[in-house]
This record gives sequence, structure tokens and C-alpha cells, in this order.
Amino acid sequence: MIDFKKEVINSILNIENSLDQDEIESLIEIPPNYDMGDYAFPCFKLAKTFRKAPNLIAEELAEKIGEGEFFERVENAGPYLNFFINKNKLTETILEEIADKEDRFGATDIGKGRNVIVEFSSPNIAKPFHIGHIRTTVIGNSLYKICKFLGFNAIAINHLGDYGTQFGMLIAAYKKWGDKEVIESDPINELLKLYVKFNAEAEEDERLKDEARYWFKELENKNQEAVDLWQWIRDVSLKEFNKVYDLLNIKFDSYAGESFYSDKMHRVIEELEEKELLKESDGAKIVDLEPYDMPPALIQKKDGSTLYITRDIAAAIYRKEHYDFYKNIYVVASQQNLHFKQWIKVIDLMGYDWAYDCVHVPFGMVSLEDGTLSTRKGRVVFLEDVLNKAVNSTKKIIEDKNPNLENKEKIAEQVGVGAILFQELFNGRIKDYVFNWDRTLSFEGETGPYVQYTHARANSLLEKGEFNLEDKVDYSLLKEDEVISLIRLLYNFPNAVLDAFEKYEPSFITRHVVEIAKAFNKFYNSCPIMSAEPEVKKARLNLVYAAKTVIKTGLGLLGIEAPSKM
RNA sequence: GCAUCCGUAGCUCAGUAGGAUAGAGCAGCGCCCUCCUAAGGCGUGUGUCGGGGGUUCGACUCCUCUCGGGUGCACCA
Repeated sequence: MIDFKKEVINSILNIENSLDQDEIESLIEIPPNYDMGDYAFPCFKLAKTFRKAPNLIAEELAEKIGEGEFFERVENAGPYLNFFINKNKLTETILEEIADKEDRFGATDIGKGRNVIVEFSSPNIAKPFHIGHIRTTVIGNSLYKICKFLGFNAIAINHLGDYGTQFGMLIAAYKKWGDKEVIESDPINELLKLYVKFNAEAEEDERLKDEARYWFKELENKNQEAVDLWQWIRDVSLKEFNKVYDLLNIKFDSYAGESFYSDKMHRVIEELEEKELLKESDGAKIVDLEPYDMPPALIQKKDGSTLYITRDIAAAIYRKEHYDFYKNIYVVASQQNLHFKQWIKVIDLMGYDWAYDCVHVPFGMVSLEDGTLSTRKGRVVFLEDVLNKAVNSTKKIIEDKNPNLENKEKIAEQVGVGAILFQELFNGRIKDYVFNWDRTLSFEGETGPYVQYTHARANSLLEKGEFNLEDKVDYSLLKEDEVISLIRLLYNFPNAVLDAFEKYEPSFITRHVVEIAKAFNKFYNSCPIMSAEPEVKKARLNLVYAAKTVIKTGLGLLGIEAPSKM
């Protein structure tokens, strides 16, 4: 595929050598609208070296460059040097590229031979999966797919919260009041009830807390009864979680969670001792981070047990040894910014040069209209309910608009779930938001169903028009403004994917896919396809095919399916 | 108190490592289905870009102060 930006750089480089390639590249921008050109080179910076007004410089450069193979016009508008792409070339290069690469259009091999870990979702065992977990799950899954698409060997890790004193409580509670059958009928809710009851009674009776500590200790000591119960609780919980993961079409490569690292912690402590990083403080062991303007990292409690931060350090070291990662990405809420800064600094202080290959990808908080989420206070929205409601609303819409659709159930699921995913991935990660049913269930405008609908429309055109990818196309027949706008967006798709990866921001793809869908719908409304002249029809169908392909790929990177009818 | 993030149209948000007139969707109003899926398209209004100062040829974007909100700051994860 022709790289027009590179051609802009080359044509400037040919006549002007006071700037190098990288400098030129960083100056090139895209004009506010395409009437002004496809690329612009502002000449302000050259004004100093030439001691001449920027608009004069732009004028001279425009004259010298003139037109050429890749640009039909190069002209100045004041101090800007504007390049107008040769539209035939653009159309030809992009449509041929997409026809050739199909669903691999935009894919790269920049990640070849490199392992990237994406840790995401990571729910706590025996607790419900609620709306607060959706962002890590959905953003993480998308980053995982993006990494794969760019050629990395991506590893999805679900760092389950499957250890700690809470398990002592659960085991103790189960032994007191638990009923195996009841729990298996509705594991998460029944386990949660036990957990809540235990906490309530422990308020009254201190001895219960001792029992919980006792059972956790026994679990650590590999007492068979405790281990069996723990395993069972973990299994039934995971089975529940998998219902949601199946609905979302998410798969993990590893479920190594907190328990997995329980025996890898004291090695970390020894190593910290050896490297003389540990300090005693109030009976606990800490790494002093004051020189780095951070509160100390608490590594070991005064009772000798370890903490979250110790586990993350152990996990990072284990992962480096086991996977030799290029990047180790954590999709975890922004509340934990400090925590990540701290432990990554500790890894750095330990002398590991890969410390900053560990990256925290934070995201903002979800709250409800009446306050923050709180399972115990009943302020909670379950993820499964959200997905089910979305699917049900979709079913109603299908009954209303397209009752004869085949496979209604399946499509309602794809569209309903897609709507939720899309919404979650539409705004910048870092934004907080308040959950709201009306907004969640509205499927008009810039939404998942809008994009999916566009895809289905395109697909139906291809079917009706008996599109054949092998047909020769006269690209010069594609020249309307609506066509060119769509083509430009298709051309920029690979860049959007790359940006999304570099900034760990799937919303770049979401936004881009919406833009493609909008441009497609404009094109659809202004350029008839079926009734066009045969050659024009062929060319337009080729564009429809390209748009459809890219939309599908884009949605795929977000973890969203693209049904061919809806 | 210290740290950090956010503050753009009535609402929800974009604004691409400072650049040419600040954009979408929703909500409102008005059009378009004898014609390729109307979950669509077209038209229409709105802005002290929280506020002050500074850097720059040029600031929504960078620096500084300030106001408002979120989050985090030792034995939970």
C-alpha cells in the first residue's frame, strides 16, 4: 500500500535539506478539512532559518514541488504547504490492499517473537461479578486482541482473587451453616450470603475471627479438608464466572491468581533482605520510598504475613522468568495508581531493568446514581443482568423491525452484548461515569448496534449485488466526495489500531469504526448501487466490501461480533 | 494536609505528542421509505474550552496560581 505521508516527506526532502526526515514527519499534520488538502506542512519553523515570512516559504516550496505521481496538487494557503492526494491512486491502493489482506488488513508483525501479558478482569472468588468489573474485563480483552493482531504473542491472565483471610471466613462459615446442594444451585449468591452472615456475626463474637484465621492458616498448611473446600469453592465460582465470559466471548490463557503466588512470596522477601531494601517500621517490614516522594511499600505485616504488594512483586518476577515478557500490562482501576507506582519502583530498586516494561493501564470508576457500588449495601448492578436486559431489549426491537429474521436469538445476543461492549469502549478509559439504564439500553446514534447495522446493510448489498472479489474494477469510477471520505477513513484504519496499542486505548478503534460507519451510511444514501451502471456498480460494491471488511475487523478487535443480518 | 486525575454545547463525550473557522451523539424542531434493511439519511440552534496570569509567530492543548469534583495515602485487596 502506498504510504502517502512518506511521499509527502520525500517530496519535501528532495528540495529542502535543512530538516531531517523525523523533523518533517513530526511537523506534518492533517488540515481541519479536506478542501484544504490531505496533508499539510506548516512553514513557521523554517521562517527562522530562512529569515523569511512563512507564507513566502510555503509559496516557494509549492512551486518547486509542483504536482507529481502521488499528488494532484501541491499549493500553499498562507504559511501552510498543502498536499492533495491523487484520488485514483488512493482508491486503487487501499481497495487492492483490503481485497488482498481481507480480515488481516491493518495487521502487522511488529510483535513477532515478543510476549505480551495482559492481566485483566481478575474478580474475587465467591463474590458477584458486577458492573464495576466490566471495564477491566472489556478493555483488557480488547487490548489482548489488539496485541495479537499486531503480531505479539499475547497472554491473557485472569489474576483471580482466590486467596487470603476471606477464604478462612468462607471455610469457617461453610462448616457452620453451609449446605453443599444449596450452594451448588446458586454458588455466588449463596457463598455471598455465608460471607455476609459471617461478617455480621463476627461483629458480635470475636471468636469467629479467630476461627477464620485458623482456617486460613490451615489452608496455607495444606490441611486436606481446607484445601478441598477451597478448591470446591473456587471451582463453583469459576463456573459461574465462565457464564459471563462465554456470553462476552472471552477466553483466558491462565487463571493463575493470588493463590498461585502464595508459595513464591518468601523468596521475594529474602531477595529484598539480601539487597538491603527492607526496613523495620512499627514491627512491619517496608521498603522506604521517601526519596521518590511516595509512601513506604508495606511488604510484610508485623504478624509475618504478606500483602497485596508482595504478591504483585512475586507475580511480576515469576512472569518475567516464565514468559520473558516484552510488556506486562495490568488493566486495573485508577484507584490503584499509587500501588502500581510503588511496586514497580521496588522492582526497579531490586535492579531489574525490565521494571518499566510493567505497565499499569488505569481506568475510571463506575458509580450508581445513588452512590458508589456496594455489594453489602445492596447498591449493585450485576453484569449478567445488564447483558440479559440488553439482549432482551434487542429481541423486542427485532420483533418490531425485522420479525422474519432467522436466528433471532443468536443475533439478539450478538447485538445486545455488542451494545454494552461498545459503550464501554467508546469513551476514554480514564473517565469516571455513572451507570444509567436508559443510556445503557439506547441503541441509536453512535452505538454498537448502529455500527453492526451498517455492517449488515453492507453485507446485504454484497449478497444482492452478487459481488465477486475477483472482478476487475475501474477505480476511476469512484470519485464522489462521499466515496473519498469513506476511503480516507479506511486508509487510516491501520493507524488507528497502532495508536490504540501505543496508548493502550481501545476507544481509538471504537471511534474510528463509528466514523467509518457514518461515512458508509452517507455514501449509501447518496450513491445508488444496485441501479447504477454495471461498471459503476462493480466499483461501488468493491468499496462496500472494503468498508464491510474493515468494520468487521474493527469490531472484532473490540471483542464485538458483526452479524451479517439484523 | 500531601499526591494524582478530571472540568469543552441543556445532557454524554471527541478534539490525533501547540497550528489554519472548537466538533459528534443524545435531547428539541422540521424534512426523506411506489427506490439497495428508516437500528438509516438530510436540515436547524447553542460555547467566557472552570477562572486569573505566563511561555509562543500561534494555547482547548505547555508552565504557574486559583476554584470545583473524583481517587489514593501502613499492616484489606
